[in-house]
Formats: sequence, C-alpha cells, structure tokens
Amino acid sequence: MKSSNTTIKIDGIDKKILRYLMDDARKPILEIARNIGISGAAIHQRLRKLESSGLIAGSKFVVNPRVLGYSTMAYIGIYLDRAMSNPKAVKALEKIPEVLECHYTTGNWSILIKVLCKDNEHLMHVLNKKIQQIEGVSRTETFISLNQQIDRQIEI
Amino acid sequence: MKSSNTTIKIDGIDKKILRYLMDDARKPILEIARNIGISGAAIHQRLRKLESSGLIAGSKFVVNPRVLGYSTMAYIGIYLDRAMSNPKAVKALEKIPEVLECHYTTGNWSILIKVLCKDNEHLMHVLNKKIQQIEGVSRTETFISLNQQIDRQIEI
DNA sequence: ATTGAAATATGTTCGTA
DNA sequence: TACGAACATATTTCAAT
Repeated sequence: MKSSNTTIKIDGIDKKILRYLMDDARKPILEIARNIGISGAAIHQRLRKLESSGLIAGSKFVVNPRVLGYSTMAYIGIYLDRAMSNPKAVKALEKIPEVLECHYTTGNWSILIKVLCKDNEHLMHVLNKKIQQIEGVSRTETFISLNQQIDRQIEI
Repeated sequence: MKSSNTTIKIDGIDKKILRYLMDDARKPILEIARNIGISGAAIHQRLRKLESSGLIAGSKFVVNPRVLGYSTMAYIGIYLDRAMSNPKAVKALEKIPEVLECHYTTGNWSILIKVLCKDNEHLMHVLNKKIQQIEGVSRTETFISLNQQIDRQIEI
C-alpha cells in the first residue's frame, strides 16, 4: 500500500470505472465491463491497483437519516479554553453519537462540528447536556442547516 | 416507495445487516448471512424492504481525495444580498466542482458551503475567481479544516 | 418472515498474448 | 495491460412452512 500522501495518476478507464462505483458501489464489475467495453478481468485488475494506491478508501451503504426521524442538522463552532487540549476535546466528542464530523479549523473557533439530531429539542439537549458539559468548552455558535442542497464527492 | 418523511422501525437483525453494509457496501449478503445466522434469502428480502422504505439511499465507493492531490478542505460562510434569491446562488454553486456541500443555514450567513481544493492557492482561486464572482455574493468567511478527526454516518 | 434448492449471474484466478 | 476460459461464489426467485 502506497502512502496516502502520494499523488497518483489515473487514466480515463479508471475514471469511468470509479464514476460507476462512486454512484453505486454494488454495480457488478461485469456490467461495468460490458458498458465500457473491456473484460471483467481487466477491471478487476485495475480495481486492485486503485485499492493499493489508496485512492479507494472503501465503500458504504448510504442511509437516509430522515427515515429514522433525524431531520435537524447543524454546524456548531466551538471555542475551547486555551488550557484545553484539542485531542482531549475530540475524544469527548467521539463519544457523542450525534456528532458526525469534527474539524480543527482556522478562524474564530477551535473546532467546527456537524451534528445530526431528531429535532430542535434533541439538538438543544445535545448542546446543553453534552457539548457544553465537555471540560474546556467555553462557548458555542450554532448554525442550523435548514436545507442541504448539494452533497457530493470530488469529481473524478 | 414510502414518502421519505415517514419514520420507520427496524429491528436488531436489520441493524446488524445495515452495520455490515454501511461499513463495506460490497460485503456479500451470504457472508453476512453466515455471520448473523439467517439465510441469504431472508437478508435479501429485508434489504428489499429497507430499500423500499427509503432508509437505504444508495451505496458509494469512497475515494480518498488526498491521493489525487486534494488536501485543503474549507468551510465558507456566504453572505448574500437580500435581492439575491437562494436557489439562483445554489445553481451557480453547483457548477463549481470544488463545492461538495451547500447548506441554507440560520445564523450569520445565508449559505454555508464545504469546498475541497488541492492547496491554499487553489482555494484562493476558487474564492476570488469563482465564489466571489457569483452575482449577489457580498462577503465570505473562510474556515480551513486543518484536520478532520471525525467522519461518520448516523449510528444504527 | 424464514428456509433450502435451483437457476442465473458475478467474482476471481490463471495461463497467455 | 488486456484477454478468455475455468472455477468458485453470490444473487435472485420460488414453493413451502
């Protein structure tokens, strides 16, 4: 496995294969093979190469949280006390299942997180009883996503 | 297909199946069947039910953008002129491939977007030549993600 | 909802070009 | 790299419980 810091080059066939699979991870390789006009074995081999290059990080089923009653998404900027170490805060945030992303950022805050909650009440609870309880968290700023209009991966 | 606003109930077996597939979309159903001790046909049927409920939104290969040289991620808060309609701005943002997410948010900004660029220079270019050029964009605030420490889906 | 079995389709390896 | 053929697995459907 190459270091993931290595930049690699991929050709047009690799791109076609990846576009199919980024859209539907379970699309049969043989079906892709028929579509782009090379053998299944060739695609198999290219996929192995792409995996070992680190470009393919894995595959996922994507779940629609709305169907489980989760409809309130928010970004929260967190101010940390200077004494509070970032890794310690991240450890605490990892234990909160509503926190889906966590970024160490430049700018106003120390940390920017994305949370997914059932409703505003749930969000309030996560904010007051979970995030504000973390030692070293001094203040937060919340931005509720009223509507997500774009959600995609990098263009291959 | 049920309306995606309908909340559904799933049992422990559904959860187990989903956890396997959310981690690896190409995991063979028969392998999951052997692991959790029911037949492949039963899993097949449950997956069809979960799909038609709308809970399963699809599946994706996950690509590691770093390997293609994309290593600068940032969130950008966008202030829109009052005259500028949100949908028009979103249309313009959709045409910028570096924009991976776009949220209509409460709080300071009209819009919060996530962008992925090769480096700071590339980010600067996207900001000045693409985003600031959009009609109605009055001001932006950029937060560079120095490090993403959490990235996950909802807990099933 | 679940099963096993049958039919069909796919994944994987390998020798060769 | 790519191919085709051979073999191993998986998917899908269905009648029965």
